[in-house]
Amino acid sequence: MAADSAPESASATSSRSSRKTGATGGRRRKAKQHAAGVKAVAAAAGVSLGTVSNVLNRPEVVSPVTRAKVEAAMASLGFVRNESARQLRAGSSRILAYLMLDAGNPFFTDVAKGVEEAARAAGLSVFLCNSNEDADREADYLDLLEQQRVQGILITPIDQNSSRLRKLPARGTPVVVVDRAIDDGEHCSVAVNDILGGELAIAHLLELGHDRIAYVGGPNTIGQVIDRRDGARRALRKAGKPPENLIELTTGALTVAEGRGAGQRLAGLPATRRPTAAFCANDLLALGLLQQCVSLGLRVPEDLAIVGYDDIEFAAAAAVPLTSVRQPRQLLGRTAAELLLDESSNPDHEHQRVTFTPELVVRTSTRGTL
Amino acid sequence: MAADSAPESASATSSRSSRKTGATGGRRRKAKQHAAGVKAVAAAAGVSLGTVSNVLNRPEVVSPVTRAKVEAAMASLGFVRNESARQLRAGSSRILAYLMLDAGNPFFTDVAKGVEEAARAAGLSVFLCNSNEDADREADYLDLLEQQRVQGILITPIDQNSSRLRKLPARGTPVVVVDRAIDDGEHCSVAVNDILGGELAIAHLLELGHDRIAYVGGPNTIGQVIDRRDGARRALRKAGKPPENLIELTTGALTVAEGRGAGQRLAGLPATRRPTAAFCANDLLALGLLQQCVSLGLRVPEDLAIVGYDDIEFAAAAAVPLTSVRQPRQLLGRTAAELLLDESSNPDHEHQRVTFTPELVVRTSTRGTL
DNA sequence: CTGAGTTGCTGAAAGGTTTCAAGAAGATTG
DNA sequence: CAATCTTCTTGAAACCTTTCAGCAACTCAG
Repeated sequence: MAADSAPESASATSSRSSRKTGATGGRRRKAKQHAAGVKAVAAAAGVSLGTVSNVLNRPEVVSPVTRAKVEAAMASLGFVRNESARQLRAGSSRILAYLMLDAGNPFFTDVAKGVEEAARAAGLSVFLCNSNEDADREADYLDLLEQQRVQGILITPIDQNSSRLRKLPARGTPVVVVDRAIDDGEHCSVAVNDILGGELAIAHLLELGHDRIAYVGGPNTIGQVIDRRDGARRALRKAGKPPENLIELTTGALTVAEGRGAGQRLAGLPATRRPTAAFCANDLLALGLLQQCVSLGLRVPEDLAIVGYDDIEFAAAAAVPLTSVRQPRQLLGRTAAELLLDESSNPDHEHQRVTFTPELVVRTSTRGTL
Repeated sequence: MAADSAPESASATSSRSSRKTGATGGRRRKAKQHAAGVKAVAAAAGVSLGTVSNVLNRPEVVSPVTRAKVEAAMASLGFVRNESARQLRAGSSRILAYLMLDAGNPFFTDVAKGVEEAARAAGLSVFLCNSNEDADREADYLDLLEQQRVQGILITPIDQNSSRLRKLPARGTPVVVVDRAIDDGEHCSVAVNDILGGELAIAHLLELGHDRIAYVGGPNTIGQVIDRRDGARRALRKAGKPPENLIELTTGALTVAEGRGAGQRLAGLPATRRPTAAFCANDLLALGLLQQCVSLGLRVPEDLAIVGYDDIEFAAAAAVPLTSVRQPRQLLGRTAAELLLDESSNPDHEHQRVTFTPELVVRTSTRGTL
């Protein structure tokens, strides 16, 4: 993907470690010494395999003295349980995965925090994977996670109609869709009403008297981008404005860099044809747009009002504090994880579609006089 | 950890999915139907187990016609390779893990991008784990990853002297320390010279005529916090100033919220005693500090100059564009992953300590006239 | 002292894959 | 046509745990 936006300083010093230990010379003690297994522990402790396993899995069933012996043996041998073998035999994994759309977007890392919180409360661990808005990577990760037989997958998908996605639950891997509503009877989903969010944003701008408004977002394969735009259109319709008043500026991704690019395009338009306001599909775009426009001499909000989406922590700290549509980030993640846990443990689980309501947070980028 | 900084909108709509499919009533078709394994595929394709395995692992060795039969059988049975079994037998994992200090910090997600880039180039996948500056979570994840027998671990540790960390390589799990220099002969490490970084920041402020300077960072167990402070002290010493001129404001974590707290404390000081400049251990702190100080009426940089660290993308887009110390983020991750790959594949691997050089990026937050 | 009930431990089977020595069939050479 | 190579395929062993029926030893009531 894109290199860092600014050139990286690359002067490096490298030093081989001196290895004071090295005595005999070139020979390396590689060879991955056979890690001690339950068998070795059992031998060392003078008990059977089954007993070692009991110490591991049902400590209450083994006598304190035996347990102590076994634990001592484990410690002295540096025993590390082989999770592959455990999982193969026991058939269950203690791991949840969250496949994120963009790990660089603070919105998703906040969602991830909620996920982790709920998972930890249930004694599970979370692995994060980053599809980075790349469908191939998403597919690769889905395959990998299914092969790993993780307990379940949380995903903010690029394309929620992917066949891969739909096949997973039938094959035994529960999937919960996060930040997208979906109702195919195969998944639970937890979302925020993006159409309403788009509507809120545009209604706010219309109320401030803006007439020609840009919608900055893309690619149009991403559900969030589509819904927010549709919400925007709906707000225009309700206000009796023609749909052409929403000027679409399509971006290649939902990133700050793309936002800057859009800013460049927007600022390049003659003042008469330029929209007086921009609604961005997320805050990263909005921040990039804002930065570029300001540096090209546009005043925000006088020349261009800007509304973002997600209300990430950085939105309030921007050059011009950003009006944004807030979503309950951690709650989204927590709820999704709880649904997943229910699905994988409760035989009477029914798929649910939970929808939260977004909220407009008005700041200087639209109402400068504030 | 901290809840979202602002209350989350929590009105939710929940709807059970209608399950048009359900015919017989209450019975759920749970039961995790026995997933087809190599055995079933072999039977369906009329070949032996070994042949199926060959199709999977050495396709070139099996005749095209047989291969086609096997692949067809796989597809029709929905075969999904059981990675636990594969790994148990083959003894090797195709997974790398990056245990991050704070997934919410864009600096680390940029590092993660570099890691992933290098891993993908080598045909491996990356799982991200977030210790979130919590030592217990870090320990849990290390145990988990060792039990999973991942191919290797990249970590930005909370405490690089942890015994757990040091034991891993001897037991067969290579570990590369990222963003910390370490020279214990057990790990490779890839770092940026934080002492120099601190020095650059303070030298810059001294040059601008600042005399009383705050150092905002913490907790003091984190290596980066210590080194950057030490660099700051060194710069003062070199300039012949007494060390008391560096006023330490210790924070509980390296977050925006903590930065705001520090801003509150700083702005509360009487103007005569208040430092005229602040150097923050990272950009999140700096952004929080900036935001709070501005909202409390301090002018930046006139009343308070601010220098951050990391030069994350948001630094340039801040209320007052932030002077910051830039580090080669993706390069850091890429290099670390490459060292890890070398360690796990090259029998002649020697541990290395790679150090990059940081670079000061001056913006408005220190030199307003710019 | 007998019989039933507890408690703690054992040993073998099972889980799904990969590996590898060895065999079968077909192609090539002299 | 025999001998030698190649090319494919096979079947069983091995990887490390967990599970579970069963056994031994002990306790306790009658």
